[in-house]
Amino acid sequence: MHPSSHSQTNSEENYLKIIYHLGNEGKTKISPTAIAEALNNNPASVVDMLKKLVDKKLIQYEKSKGVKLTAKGMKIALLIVRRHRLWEVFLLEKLEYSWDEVHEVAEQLEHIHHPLLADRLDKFLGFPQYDPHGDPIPSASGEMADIHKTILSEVADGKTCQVVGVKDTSSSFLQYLKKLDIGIGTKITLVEKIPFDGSVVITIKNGAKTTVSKIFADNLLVHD
Amino acid sequence: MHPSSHSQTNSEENYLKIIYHLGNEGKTKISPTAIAEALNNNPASVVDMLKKLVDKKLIQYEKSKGVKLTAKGMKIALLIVRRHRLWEVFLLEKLEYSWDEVHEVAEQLEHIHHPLLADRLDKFLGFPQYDPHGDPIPSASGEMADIHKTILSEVADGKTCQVVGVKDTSSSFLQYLKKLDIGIGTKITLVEKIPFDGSVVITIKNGAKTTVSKIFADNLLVHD
DNA sequence: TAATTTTATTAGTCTTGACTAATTTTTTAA
DNA sequence: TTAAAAAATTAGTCAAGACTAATAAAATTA
Repeated sequence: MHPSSHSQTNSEENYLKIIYHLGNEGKTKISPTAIAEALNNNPASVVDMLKKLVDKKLIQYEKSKGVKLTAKGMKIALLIVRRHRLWEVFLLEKLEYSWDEVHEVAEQLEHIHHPLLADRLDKFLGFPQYDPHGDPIPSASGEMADIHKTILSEVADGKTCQVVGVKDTSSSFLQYLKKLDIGIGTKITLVEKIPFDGSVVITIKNGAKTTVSKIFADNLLVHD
Repeated sequence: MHPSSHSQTNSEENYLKIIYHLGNEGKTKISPTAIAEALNNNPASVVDMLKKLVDKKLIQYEKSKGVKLTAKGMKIALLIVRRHRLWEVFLLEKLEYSWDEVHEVAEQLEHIHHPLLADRLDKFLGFPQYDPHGDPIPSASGEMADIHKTILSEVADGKTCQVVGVKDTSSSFLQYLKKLDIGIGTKITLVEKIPFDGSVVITIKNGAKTTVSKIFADNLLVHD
């Protein structure tokens, strides 16, 4: 491929992604050491790669002044995040993977390159807004839905919210969710909170009232 | 990962795959030069890699005596072929890719590693027997359906066959197929062949009779 | 069978992206 | 504000997997 090609190696993509995640969606400067820790790499290796990414105009970086993404780098980082999250939805919804398994496979799938792939997958999945961890999926143009992600126990009485993910991924919690017929996108109305122990009375999909514990409500991610 | 791990690099996997394909499903010995040509690599690079694969007990290889897969190498090669063909089916059937686009993306997807992935994808796709080019998909245990792949023009009069792929992948041919409502798995009965120009009278899905040209019939892959 | 051509192999080099060790710069604390 | 600690950088090394050039072995043909 031509040297001025826009394509990145897996390693470069992982650096861009981590700079995005660590740096407040790529807007704030971060240190080489932070990157090294996040990637489980040596700081010296990181400095080498940063130079390469500067050459490619994907990051801004001055010695001992920290790193942040350029507009070009941001675009690529968002595409990788998009691919990652779309694949997570695919694995969970279509291939019956569980919440805690999807990340590891998506780490590989996010590096598959093909101009049509992300958009076709997006369409196939019905243009999901959030991934299984409740994080928003960037659109093809790099826009993201606002996050109002919170936990069920913080929702106001009478409000209806939608499940976007879980904090606890233990199989006992996931099985309990299954039993209650709660999945991604399930609508839950918070009827009232019991002051005594923080238990929460809810209705699931406008069905009958159910009571769940505070521990439960602390581990269910929702947005309004 | 532990050095005695069973996992292969992408490059190693590509070598195993090519040794499988060139060597009569991996059973016959092939030369380093043949591999070099197929991978668009230098023969010297091939010899290096062959040594590595011998160390890993994935191939049999003696100097100037040719290469073939060991049982262990065969197992891995079949898994890669399985993954490749399953992803091709996915891309064609679920993501609306066309016959000629699927291969390139599947070349990347076949290298995604996860113990559950191939089997879950297989299940999701309904355990397809053939990929979009009419080639059989190895089962989880490495078995493959028999191939009786042929072209429509060679089917005997009166026989019913099933479309498994195309030879020509030009968009004009693919569009014509779409117009005739012919896709993978479509049942076609060969009514008669016209001696004059080799045109073929068929019924599609037991519908009305249609006549197609010899050129058409030479490019449609079917099996009985 | 000897000469020629083709194929295979070895030796040495290059790039990528890691690493360690040594050094310099920056930050923090005395 | 200087000493110590932490962070960043440089220099040099390594493994993987490609390459070229040179050589050896095998196959072909005169």
